[in-house]
Amino acid sequence: MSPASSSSSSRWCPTPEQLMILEEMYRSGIRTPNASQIQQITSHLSFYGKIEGKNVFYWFQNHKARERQKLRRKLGKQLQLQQQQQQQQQQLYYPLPLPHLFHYFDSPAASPLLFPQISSPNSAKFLPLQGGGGHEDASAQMMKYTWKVEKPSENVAEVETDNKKALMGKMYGRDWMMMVVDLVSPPPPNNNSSPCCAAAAHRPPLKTLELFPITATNLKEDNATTTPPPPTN
Amino acid sequence: MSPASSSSSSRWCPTPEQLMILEEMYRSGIRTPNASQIQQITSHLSFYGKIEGKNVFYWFQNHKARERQKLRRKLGKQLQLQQQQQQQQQQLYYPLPLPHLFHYFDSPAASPLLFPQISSPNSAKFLPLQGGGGHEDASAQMMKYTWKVEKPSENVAEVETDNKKALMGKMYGRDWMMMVVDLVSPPPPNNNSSPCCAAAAHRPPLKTLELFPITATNLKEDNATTTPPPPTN
DNA sequence: ATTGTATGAATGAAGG
DNA sequence: CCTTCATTCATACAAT
Repeated sequence: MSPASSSSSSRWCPTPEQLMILEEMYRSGIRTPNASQIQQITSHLSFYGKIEGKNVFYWFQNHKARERQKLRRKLGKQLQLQQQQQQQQQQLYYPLPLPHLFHYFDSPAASPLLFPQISSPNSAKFLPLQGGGGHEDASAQMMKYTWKVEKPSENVAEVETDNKKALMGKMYGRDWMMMVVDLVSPPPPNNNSSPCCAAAAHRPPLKTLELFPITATNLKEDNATTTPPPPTN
Repeated sequence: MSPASSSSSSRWCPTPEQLMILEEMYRSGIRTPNASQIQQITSHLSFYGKIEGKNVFYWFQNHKARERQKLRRKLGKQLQLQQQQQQQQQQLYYPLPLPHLFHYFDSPAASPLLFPQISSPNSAKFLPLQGGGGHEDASAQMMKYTWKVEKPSENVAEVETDNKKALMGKMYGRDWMMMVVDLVSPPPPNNNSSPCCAAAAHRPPLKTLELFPITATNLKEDNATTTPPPPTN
């Protein structure tokens, strides 16, 4: 794309203050700010440095995604462990997965020890993927949905997939606005011209900004894919 | 971000065996393993030392990127040279190529030889393709309108950037699994406790195993949380 | 010690 | 939202 033009530093990078505010907002429950929210956030943050709406947008997008994936990873691991244990018990019945594959191992040491972890009951965990069950193209990437471990035929269920989502209630636009307001007062329009991430900043004397009237609140009503909109409220 | 190095022990560093396996996998065509692949790779590699999913993930990410960038640089240089030569010749006729004509300078230097692997994809591309018509939450929508406009459509080469992408077909999970299986017999669970990069290790006698035939029916189709099942009608 | 390089990790930006 | 790419930061290690 951009041909490494020497002009303006291409990528936005949040100043410490901006980052902090963003994080605080996120913690407060904002996950997917809508247009007006983004705009306000942007204009607020723009006080601490150059920033655009899309930066805010992307930030939330990425932050949310990565937070989630982190969680997923964690859960996935736990799950895996649990499954392992379960499977270990089942190994009584399935001593060796796909014995006919084993002659590929020449070395005596390379036996089941090689795969301490997984070995699904009735399916080869060795070359599953595209093999029998046949799915999973490969365009996917890191921990998808909870490391989605293949469930053979046992119930095992994928409780994890959404319990997390269920856990975090939606509480967006409730009080997030007030925090747009608090949190440090903006320093003089410090236009950091450094390539990226001017790590400057002691924070200037606090000063309370005006509250902007909250109109937007959560009427988002995105009857989109997954996010279950607040039932009644 | 803020948390000063959350992970207690420093960075992960692949043991020689791990690295080797990873590289072998990469060579075999794996570039962007999906969740389950990563999972398995991880659990396999974990035999040779501490390793996490994200390590595998990052490794492939970085390796691919750097390989690419290396290539790019090389090609870029070649291109530059050729362009210069061409321009020198053309200078007879065009004292200075107008900037808006620049994208006409592309020299077909990149040869398909560079990408040996790509196999024939007769694979069906069943895309789940989100069920409904236009929805998408408001924020996203807004984004589209808001800064979708800025599409300056840079010219000035980047020829390599995507022609490569085009060239490389997707051939992932075809035969990568076979290597999960082969490659070295695990040494005693060498738990390297050194801060990072236990460069120790004589590697156990490697041996190349043969490939087992994999019926590589890779259909994507993993319907999980959000992706509504393909309409089927 | 200083500088250069390789690479794990992180994250902004898109694409779809 | 999910995936992928490009860039960048940080650090270990090598070469000087």
